[in-house]
Amino acid sequence: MIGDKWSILVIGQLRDRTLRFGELHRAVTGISQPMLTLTLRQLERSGLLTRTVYASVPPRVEYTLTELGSTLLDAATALGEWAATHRKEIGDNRRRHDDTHPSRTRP
Amino acid sequence: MIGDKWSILVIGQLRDRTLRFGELHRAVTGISQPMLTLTLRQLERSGLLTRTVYASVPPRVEYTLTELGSTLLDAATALGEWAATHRKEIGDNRRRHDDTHPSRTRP
DNA sequence: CAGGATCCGGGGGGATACTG
DNA sequence: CAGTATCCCCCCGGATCCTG
Repeated sequence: MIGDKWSILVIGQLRDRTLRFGELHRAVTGISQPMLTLTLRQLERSGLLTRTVYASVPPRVEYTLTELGSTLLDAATALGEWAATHRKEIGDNRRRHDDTHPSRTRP
Repeated sequence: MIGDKWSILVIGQLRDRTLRFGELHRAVTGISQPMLTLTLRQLERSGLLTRTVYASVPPRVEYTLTELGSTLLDAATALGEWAATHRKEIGDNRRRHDDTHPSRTRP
């Protein structure tokens, strides 16, 4: 799940709220429709979120995090905070390294 | 870095110890030589580990986590613990879901 | 509106061979 | 031993179109 970048972004959007398919599609910028569907299936299968279908027309499907999903979000948030905290530092490191060692990593 | 599965595995191997290139190559099972090199370059560039070259023959290069690298490992470890804790539960969920909804996710 | 089905290209990454 | 250089395959995932 860590390797799949979309999973964690979808889960992040469902923090403390329920969203419909279209809302998720708009919320997670950049994801394609097929990928969103696939990601949601995987997450539902693993029990991280629930999928509720309303027999209305037009159709309406809502996604909500389960308890399990919430605990994952909490753990992932810690990692996200690490990234936020050190984002600048890492950027500086890279720039300095690129200056010091020209084109050892860059094309 | 999250999306790159090798990075976190390499970092994990360097917890509290220094390893040489070959040792890392053996420790991280499945990684190819070019990928290990690339991963190490990226991590060095970002300041997560240091690369020390000894002018001996045969050559000898050692990799050690920096302070920054250690903090990332700590954060990632929390996520790893989540995975370890819920591994079984998730497996059960998937199996149950596969039984209940035949081939909605499987081929 | 929610999502199958299909097509297709780009690039991540492995295998291999070579070098200082 | 610690890489670099090259080739090349596979499949991830985006675009697009269609349906209940």
